[in-house]
Amino acid sequence: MARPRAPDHDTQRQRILDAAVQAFAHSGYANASMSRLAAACGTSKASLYHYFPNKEALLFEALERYTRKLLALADRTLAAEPRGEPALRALVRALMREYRYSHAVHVSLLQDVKYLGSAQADQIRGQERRIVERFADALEATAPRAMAGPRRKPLVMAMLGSLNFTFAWLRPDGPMGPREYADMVVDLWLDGLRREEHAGSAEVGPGWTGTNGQDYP
Amino acid sequence: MARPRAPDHDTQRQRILDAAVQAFAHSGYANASMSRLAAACGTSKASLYHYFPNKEALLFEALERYTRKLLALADRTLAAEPRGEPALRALVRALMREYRYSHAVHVSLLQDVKYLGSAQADQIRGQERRIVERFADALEATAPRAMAGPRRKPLVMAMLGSLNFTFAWLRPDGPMGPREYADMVVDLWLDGLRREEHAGSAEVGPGWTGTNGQDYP
DNA sequence: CCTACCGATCGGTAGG
DNA sequence: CCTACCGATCGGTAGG
Repeated sequence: MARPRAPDHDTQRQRILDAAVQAFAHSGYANASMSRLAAACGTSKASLYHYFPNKEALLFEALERYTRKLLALADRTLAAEPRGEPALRALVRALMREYRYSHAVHVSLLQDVKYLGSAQADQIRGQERRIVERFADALEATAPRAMAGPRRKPLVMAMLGSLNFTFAWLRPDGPMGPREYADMVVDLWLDGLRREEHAGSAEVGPGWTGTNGQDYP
Repeated sequence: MARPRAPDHDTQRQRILDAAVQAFAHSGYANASMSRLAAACGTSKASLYHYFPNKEALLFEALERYTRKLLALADRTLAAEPRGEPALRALVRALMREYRYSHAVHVSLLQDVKYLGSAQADQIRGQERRIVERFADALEATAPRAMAGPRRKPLVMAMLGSLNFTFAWLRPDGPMGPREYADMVVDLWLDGLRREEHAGSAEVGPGWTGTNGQDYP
C-alpha cells in the first residue's frame, strides 16, 4: 500500500501557487525565479519540485484553476438570475467582485499564456472561450437583435475589454469600487445597445449631437 | 572632431527596434535574448551594443517613440475636426488605424513597462496619461455632464479598454475591420452616454427591459 | 522502501 | 563590428 500523503499536501500546493502567481504578475513569468519563489515560501527550491514537476506546471495549474473557477462562477450566477438584464448585471458584478481578490492571477492570465506549451495553452484558451460564451449569451438574452450576426463577437469583446482593462487602473479601495464600475458599464451598454436593438423604429433618431458620424473619414 | 555617423545609422537603429519589438511581443521581454535578436537582424550581438547601450534601452526607445507618435496623432486628429462627436470619432478611428500597423509595439506597451527602471517607466506612463487625457477631453466635449465628477476617469478607461483589448482578438483582415469596430464602439458610447447626459429629462426613461437594475444584489 | 524534504551543485545560457 | 569570453544566475536534479 502506498503511504498516505501528508494531510497538508494540498494546502502547501495552494500556498505555493498563490506565491507563484504573485511573482508572475509582479516580475513576469520568465523573471520570476524558482529560487526567489522558494525563498518567498520560506522553503527550498527542491521542495517546490516535490510539489510540482517544473515551473511551467505552476503557471498552468494556476491558470487552469482560475479559468475553471471563473466558469463555475459564471454558471452559478446565471443559474440564479432571470435571463436578460438581471443575469447580465449579476454576471458583470460577480466578475468584478472576483477580480478584487484575483488581481495577480488575472494579470498572469492576460500576459503569460504564451509561455505555456501549445497543448496547455490551448486548454486555457478553450476555457477562456467558454467564459466569453457566457457573457455573449447574457448579452444576447438582453439584446438579441443587436447581438445577431457578425457583431456578436466584437460586442462581447468590447465589453470584456472594459472589464479586463480595469487591472491597469482600478483600485478596489478607490473612489469608484468594482461594483459601482460594474453597474456603470452595464448601464452604459444597455443604453448603447438599445439603439441597435430598435434600429429603424421611430423613437430612436440619429445621434443626439445632430450628426450620426457617417461622413467622417 | 568626432567622426560622422554612417548615413544609414538611424535606419539601422530603426530596423533593430522593429525586430526587438516583434521579439518582445512574441516571446516576452525577459525571454527575448539579445543573441536571437542579433540573428534575426542578420548581425552580431556586439553590433546591437554598438547602436544601443543595453537591452532596456531598446524597450525604452521603442515605447517612448510609440507613445510620442500616438500623442502627436491624437493632437493632429483633434485639431482637424470640430469638437464633439466628429473629433471623438476621428480620434478613435485614428487609434484603431494606427493599431493596425503597431500591433507588436502596443502589446509591448501593455505588458513590458514593468521591466523599465522607475524613471523610464514614469516617462512612458506620463505620455500614456497625456494620451488618455486627449480621449477624456474628446468624450467630455461630447457628453460634458456624463463626464463630470468622479466618473470621468472610469468612463474614459472603460472606452480605452474596449480599444486596447482588440489586440487579443481583432484581426485586421477579419470580418470586422478596425474602422468598423471604431464606429461600432463610438456609436455604442454615444447612445450609452446619452442617458446619463440627459438624466432626469422626460425623454429618457428607465431601462428598456422594464427595470433599471437598482435592486439586484 | 516509501514520503518529504535538505544542502549542494549540475549543464547551459543570460546580458554585457 | 567580430570572436572569445566573464560573473551571475537560470531551471532542474543529484545523493543522503
